[in-house]
Amino acid sequence: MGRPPCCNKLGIKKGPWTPEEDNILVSYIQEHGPGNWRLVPANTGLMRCSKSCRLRWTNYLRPGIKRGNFTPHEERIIIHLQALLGNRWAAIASFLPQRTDNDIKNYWNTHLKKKIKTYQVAIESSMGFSDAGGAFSHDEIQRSFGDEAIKAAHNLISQSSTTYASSAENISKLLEGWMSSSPKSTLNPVHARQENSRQDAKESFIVNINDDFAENLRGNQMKIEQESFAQIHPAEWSSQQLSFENPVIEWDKSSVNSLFDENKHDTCNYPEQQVATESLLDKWLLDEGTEQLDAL
DNA sequence: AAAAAGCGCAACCGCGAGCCG
DNA sequence: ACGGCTCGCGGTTGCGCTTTT
Repeated sequence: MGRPPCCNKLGIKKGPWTPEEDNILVSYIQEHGPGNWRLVPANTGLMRCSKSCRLRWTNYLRPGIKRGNFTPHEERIIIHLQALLGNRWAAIASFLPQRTDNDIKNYWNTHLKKKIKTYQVAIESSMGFSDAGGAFSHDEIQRSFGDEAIKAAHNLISQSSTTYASSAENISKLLEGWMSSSPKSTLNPVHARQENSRQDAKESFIVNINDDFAENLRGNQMKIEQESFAQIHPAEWSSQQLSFENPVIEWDKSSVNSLFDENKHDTCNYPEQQVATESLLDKWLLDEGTEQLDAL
């Protein structure tokens, strides 16, 4: 016997929002600010559940939302972060402040997943790993993805073998080790709750990843590099290397170490730590390896 | 021109986390 | 310590538009 869904109440309207409803919601939030969503339907007379109001605000009405096509740079960020974090859309969205998690999720599911799959199939086909052999000729792949991508794929595939798992699973496993060995967000939970949710997600992610990276880099970094990544199927491995440039390998390790030596995980230094981590992320995203994504 | 299929996206749903009495 | 409640997240659905046949 669970809690009844909030949206099953009698008289609750579902479906697309009308401009009038949008106006009411925006006016209310302009006056009272976002939050306390359960009060919104009661105070505005909207026949919507609190959840629906929150969703409409965060995904559509919130100021600063960028709509329309994703830029190649945004695509790269999403692909990298999805590889690193898995389907943690809120965390990914925190690095693209103008995009909503819903938008990113939709874009991933409708565009990027397909793109990457096509690329993987092409590589698998050319390497002879796939039953879809023959679906793509070498020339077709070369035309689509370019010589360098092919060479890189060959090199990387020849370096590894062993069992298959999805790239997301492998990265997740890798991250799990870091996550489980470090405390969750060190933010005051009361304060964190009051913050904007997207910022929370970002902070939580960055705090975690800072500690995790520090642990990883100080501890068994080599072990992780050698063992965890060896579990990836050759074709997946090629895709990851070409698409994701995993930060464990590619980030400037000395900068990361010095960063954590200076900050000693002290949350008082958090803003500086965040800025430094963001700049490292930017560096990682802009690394030359990511250019190969453009071949997609 | 019309029907069918495909696609994109807004919105819904269920669940887990965390707060509070 | 426990249960009720709210909030936020990720997966999924379904509608409307576009493209293909």
